[in-house]
Amino acid sequence: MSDLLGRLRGRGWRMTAQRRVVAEVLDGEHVHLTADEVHARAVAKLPEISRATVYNTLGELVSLGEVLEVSTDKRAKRYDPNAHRPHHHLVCAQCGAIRDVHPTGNPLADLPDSERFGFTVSDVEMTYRGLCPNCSTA
Amino acid sequence: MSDLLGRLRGRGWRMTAQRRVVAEVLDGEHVHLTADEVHARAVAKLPEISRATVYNTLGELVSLGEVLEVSTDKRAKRYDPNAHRPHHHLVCAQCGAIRDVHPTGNPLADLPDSERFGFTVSDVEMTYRGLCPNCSTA
DNA sequence: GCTTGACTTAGACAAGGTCCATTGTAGGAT
DNA sequence: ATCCTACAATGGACCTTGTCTAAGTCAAGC
Repeated sequence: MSDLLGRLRGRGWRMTAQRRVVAEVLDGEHVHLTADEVHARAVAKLPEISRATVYNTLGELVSLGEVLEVSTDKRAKRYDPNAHRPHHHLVCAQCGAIRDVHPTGNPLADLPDSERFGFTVSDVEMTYRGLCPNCSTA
Repeated sequence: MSDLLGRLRGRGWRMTAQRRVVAEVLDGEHVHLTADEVHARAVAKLPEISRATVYNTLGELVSLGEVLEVSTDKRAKRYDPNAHRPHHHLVCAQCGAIRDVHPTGNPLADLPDSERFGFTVSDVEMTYRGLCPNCSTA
């Protein structure tokens, strides 16, 4: 994650304790925290950090392309630090567990011109749904 | 849409002016209204209808499988009456316009076992993003 | 045309998120 | 090393979306 911090500094990001903590919290694979979860973990490391700062920082990370906003859950947005390898998501319909997945195939090519309605299509987002091992045995 | 009303009555739904109005508002192709938009249009036809009733009715339509909940936009849920032909969505990243689309191919088959993490996968939801004709010329 | 249980209503409430005026501080200039 | 200042953080008000509840209303069977 020091990578991320370096990259950010390179882009003229002003480095503060708060921003560092938010970036640290978002480290890892299969990490998909809500803003509130990020805030809770950030508070553990830096008790004075405010909710607004967490929201601001997350928003900045998203617009810098370092973090993805995911909305698999229909309530809160989730933040996914794995922005540099394109991927999709697999979500447990019951408990909400999320995995990053990499389907084969090229879904963009699967949308015929006749179904594009004149749009310039640039991206697809796929959300697989099912039951995770835990929830399917229960 | 009289179809829908008939089907609902057949399932023991008590028919009220409010429910009829909500069902009417949701008629059509490429319709993806938020709950508030549904409410606004319903009020135009039946001024006394309350927000809670619209939410209740939408929720019932969803659990009866007559209407789909879509969350292409990261804010409010949208309601899609086209529940009987499976389809995906194409969204304008700028103005939010939504079209129903039918890609070829079978995305479920594109998720290898090694990427399933033991889940029982049952469904995929695809959201294509791009710019609509209007927004891409601007 | 009565009855009754399902439906509707208004408004309070909750969660997630945004905004803003004020205070604090990173990092360049001296 | 210290000072400055533009940018960042704070906390609290506020907004939007959605849910809940208690009381009143009404569709539909008798």
